[in-house]
Amino acid sequence: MLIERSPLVDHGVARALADPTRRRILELLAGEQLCTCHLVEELGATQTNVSNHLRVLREAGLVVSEQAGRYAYHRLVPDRLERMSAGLAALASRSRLALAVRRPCG
Amino acid sequence: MLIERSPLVDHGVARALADPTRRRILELLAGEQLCTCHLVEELGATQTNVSNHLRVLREAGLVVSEQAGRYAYHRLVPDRLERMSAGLAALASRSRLALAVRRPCG
DNA sequence: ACGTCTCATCAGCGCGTGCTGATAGAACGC
DNA sequence: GCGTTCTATCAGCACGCGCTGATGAGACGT
Repeated sequence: MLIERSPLVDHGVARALADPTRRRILELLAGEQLCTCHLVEELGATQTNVSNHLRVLREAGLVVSEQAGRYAYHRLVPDRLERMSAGLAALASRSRLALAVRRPCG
Repeated sequence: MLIERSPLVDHGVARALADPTRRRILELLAGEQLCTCHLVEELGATQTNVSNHLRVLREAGLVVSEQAGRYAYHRLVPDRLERMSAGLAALASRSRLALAVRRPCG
């Protein structure tokens, strides 16, 4: 409902991180590059389900997929994660100073 | 559908950050402590809506609310944000090394 | 060429969630 | 006491989203 002006954290990334299965995928891909079938096996999820989650992660710029024969290898892109990490750190840092300020009410 | 074992990022926090309005609330609270009526005015949202979002943020441990007369002042708690920031940074750091590794398929 | 394997997309379903209006309660001013 | 203000909670609704089975496309082995 709200249009963001200069967001400290990207909406697509934040939304992608909101799902437990997608976070698990990111953790797995943080260890090594994996193809879809690996993820299906590791997660115990449906192939369709994994594929859908990968699409969300790809659209968020968190994952890049590369076709290798009939397999599709996926790798994690650190950039967006680091940007969001920095955004959250900035938010936390600011808030420490904000504890002293209280806008008067009424 | 998935039970997390030792999550790098907390589910409540990640879920709370997924909504644009809640992120805007966090940004506003990062600048100064505000009461509910301030947030209603700044966001142009309904009082009920803001109140619901604040409840989610409180349950995630991101915001603490304090009653001051008939007003309720809300402040951002940096702790969980910093923890998630660190978790994302760790994930990104790991992934840089993972780019070299590719699990064989089949 | 044919079957198999991997993977993505599609249509559909059910539940979670964001939003709302109405209600209730607590604090302040008169 | 009484009305007003600020806030949280409660039902209810509508949309989004995660999950599924089925289908289709591309690559490999025989």
